Amino acid sequence: MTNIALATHLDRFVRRLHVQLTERATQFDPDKVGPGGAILLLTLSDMGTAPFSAVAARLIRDKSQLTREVASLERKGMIARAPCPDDARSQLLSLTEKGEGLVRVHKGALAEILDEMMVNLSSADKEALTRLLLAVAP
Amino acid sequence: MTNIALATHLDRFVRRLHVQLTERATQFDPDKVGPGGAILLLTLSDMGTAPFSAVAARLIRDKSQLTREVASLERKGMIARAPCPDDARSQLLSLTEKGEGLVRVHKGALAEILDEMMVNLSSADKEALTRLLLAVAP
DNA sequence: CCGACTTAGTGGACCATGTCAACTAAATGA
DNA sequence: TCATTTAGTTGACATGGTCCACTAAGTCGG
Repeated sequence: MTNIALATHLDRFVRRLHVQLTERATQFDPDKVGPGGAILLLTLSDMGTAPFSAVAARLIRDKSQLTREVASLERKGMIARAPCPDDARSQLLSLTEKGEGLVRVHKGALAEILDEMMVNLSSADKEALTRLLLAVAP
Repeated sequence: MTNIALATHLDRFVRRLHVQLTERATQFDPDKVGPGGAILLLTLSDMGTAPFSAVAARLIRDKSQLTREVASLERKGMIARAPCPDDARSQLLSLTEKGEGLVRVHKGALAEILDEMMVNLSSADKEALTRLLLAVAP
């Protein structure tokens, strides 16, 4: 039987991360994409050009929510939509140049924050944590 | 430099957990305390009788938020408030019998869900993940 | 080819959660 | 004693998440 402390400490981890992200947002998020927008951009950076529905599935978010988030990021010039050649209902999302730039900035800031939060972990432990999270939620 | 994938997969992990929790809520959350209430109860179960402000700090939540959550759980008979003997401003929170019972149920359900989510992890890996999360967010 | 059914995305309405500032009462401390 | 800090409450507001109904386009069996 799994230790439920995993859940409470997972909650603490994400809450502390959230605090750091919002405290320092002025330093790396001038366009105010917010944590939700940031993770969408990071995901899109991983996936490259990808269909809307695939992105929604990947982010585990409601499609209606993604509709609004995408609209907001499109207005800010971070992502572009293109019609899908073989399905007129579908659309393809991709980062713009500006979006790519913001992703680089966010990655740097995020890496810095994560490093600070994990100072008491050896680099082997950090790698292990990343590996385990990848295994749990691939 | 830390791998950014840690953040995106952390997000996926908590979102999948959230999906499981809400999907099965009817099976273990008849009083509809919700995820927020549940984690408060679990934390209180860890801390025993504890001052309001200590619980707020532990949960990393705004005190105003905790005020309302505590009021709701008190109405449901899950937790009790007692005046603090040496500080009239402060109050002590503790689980009621009913609260303890609910915590047991929630712990069981949570363990089951976590086990399912981590089927592809060896038990050594599960322990390692718990240990690492405890180290990051003690 | 046609009608029934499914799928992709949008938009509205509605809760839940989180944030911020103002306020009261009690403690602290020069 | 009077100014300052701390604990908790409350109101107002912002954000995020969920649900449902809807349009447009694809699919599939007859």
